[in-house]
Amino acid sequence: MTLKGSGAMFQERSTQVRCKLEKILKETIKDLFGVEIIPEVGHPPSDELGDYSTNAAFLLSEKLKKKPEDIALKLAKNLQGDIVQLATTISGFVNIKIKKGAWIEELKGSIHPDYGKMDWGEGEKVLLEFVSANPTGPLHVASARAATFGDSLSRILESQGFNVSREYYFNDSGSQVELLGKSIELKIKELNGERVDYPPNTYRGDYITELAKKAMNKKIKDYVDFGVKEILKMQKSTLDRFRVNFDEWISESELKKNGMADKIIKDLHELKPSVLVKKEGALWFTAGDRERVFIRSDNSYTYVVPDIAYHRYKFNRGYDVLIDLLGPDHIDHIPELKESLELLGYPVGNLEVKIIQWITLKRGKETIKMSKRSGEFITIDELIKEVGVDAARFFFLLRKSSVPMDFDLELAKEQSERNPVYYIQYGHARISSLLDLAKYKGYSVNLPENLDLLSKEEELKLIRKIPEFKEALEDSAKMREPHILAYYLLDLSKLYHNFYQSHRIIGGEEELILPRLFLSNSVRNVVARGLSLLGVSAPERM
RNA sequence: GCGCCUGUAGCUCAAUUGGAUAGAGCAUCGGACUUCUAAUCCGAGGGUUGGGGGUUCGAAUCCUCCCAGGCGUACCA
Repeated sequence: MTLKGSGAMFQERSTQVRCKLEKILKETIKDLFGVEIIPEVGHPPSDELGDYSTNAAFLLSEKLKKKPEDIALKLAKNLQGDIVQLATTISGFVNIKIKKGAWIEELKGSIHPDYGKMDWGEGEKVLLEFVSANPTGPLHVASARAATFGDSLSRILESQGFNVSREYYFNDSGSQVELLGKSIELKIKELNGERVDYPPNTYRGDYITELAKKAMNKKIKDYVDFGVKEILKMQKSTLDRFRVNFDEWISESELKKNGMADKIIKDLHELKPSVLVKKEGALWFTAGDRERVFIRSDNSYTYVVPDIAYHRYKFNRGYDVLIDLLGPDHIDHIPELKESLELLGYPVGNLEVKIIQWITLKRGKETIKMSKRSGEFITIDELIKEVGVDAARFFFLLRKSSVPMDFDLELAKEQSERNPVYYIQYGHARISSLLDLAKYKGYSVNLPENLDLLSKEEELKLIRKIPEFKEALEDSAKMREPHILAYYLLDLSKLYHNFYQSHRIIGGEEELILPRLFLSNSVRNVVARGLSLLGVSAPERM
């Protein structure tokens, strides 16, 4: 795996405080015990115990053949440095309290418009493929989850210095699009007054009627080509409204036309003839106890072959990391995809496949069964109309990708004001309005001299939480999980609301006005930055 | 049958990928605005992490066996 930024390179760490602490720990351990380890730094379960904690003593106890408690005690006693205020131990854990001054230093950069931007991605080229729906109809809500996830993840990775390209692969050949063409053709006949019988698999729905009318006006002959182009245009504009953009749109039929699929079979055959077996008129790919058809008896390719070709094309364009966001219906093809690429000599370890689980759509207790062919499905456009882009996107982002989720439309509609996204946005609007008033009264919201006057519990909590933005971003990027950032923003907002409610800012203690305004400005900036990375708006007023 | 995913408070979900006393929101109950946005805040109750066994300093997390649900298991994509 090419997970940059993990491991011993402290300079890549997010915050100065964390970076320094890890260095101090490593050096102290080396001095005391003569051992070099990479201590894990985390947070204690409660703020009162300290800002950071480490399990170094447990890691050392086996090597040193000593009790963790004793090691921890010795480590804590000798832990010094310009940022460490106090180190204590509880049953083998070392808890470290950081000096307030170090946090304040950390805080100073937090009103920068690019706050949180880091470069540990080192320009690594990442190709993120997602949505990749069939061009046979409007995008439905299952794609909305993947769209949100992929788009937000791209933004997050870019903020950490990765060079991300977003790709949409569409299947414009084969039986599905043939059916689309057929559906349009039949609809035209019907519009012309002919009696038609629709075969069971043809597509219905209003969009077919619209396409048929348009095709009639333009006197179109090639319904498949026309239909695919029109539907891609539709999907693109839907995604645009959902604030999701792609850099490249890759056509399956183009790959085939260029001979890329043929070359896969040819190369596999040359490299390892035994994996391709002719049986019952078809060509099978065999590996272990799995067998899957690659070429049907009518000489056409199954889905996997052009997909392998596509992935080879990805590698050949020089990407370091390939991330696929797939629906659970694609799980079965992953082994063939990876094995083929491996045989062809590509570093499959750099291919990360993430499954974005389905959503079950509900209205109250009733489950909505979705079927494209019947035309009964909820589209992203309908979702935007009913729930709104911000609420819908945030709803998806609150869940990690591997878990199937229920999406209750009724709840989302009814309680849209209670959707946590409004909690965060409200905080942002609240601060915006506060800062407006401050400016009107002539107060500066920039860096004041006396930040260290901030000493109330609610203030200190914010001072420590704001720099954690960098850690949340870093974790989000490494784990490929945007929900980590979403949860961070919720936590930060909660702390701010709490602070705001407990202390009066303008009109409060005179010497605290400027520091508190700065603190508020920081939160506003971090929230705005965070929301924009999630593709959610940060309103000034609500 | 086989493969993958899931099971955490009444509900919807977290838990820094093996860390400490498992946390939020919603719902319930009780409180807080003459003052910067009450779409807010504070407090209370709520748990054998589906169940058993194992691995170790330490398990919601890893292994194993059951139970329950979802998806896949096509010469569809």
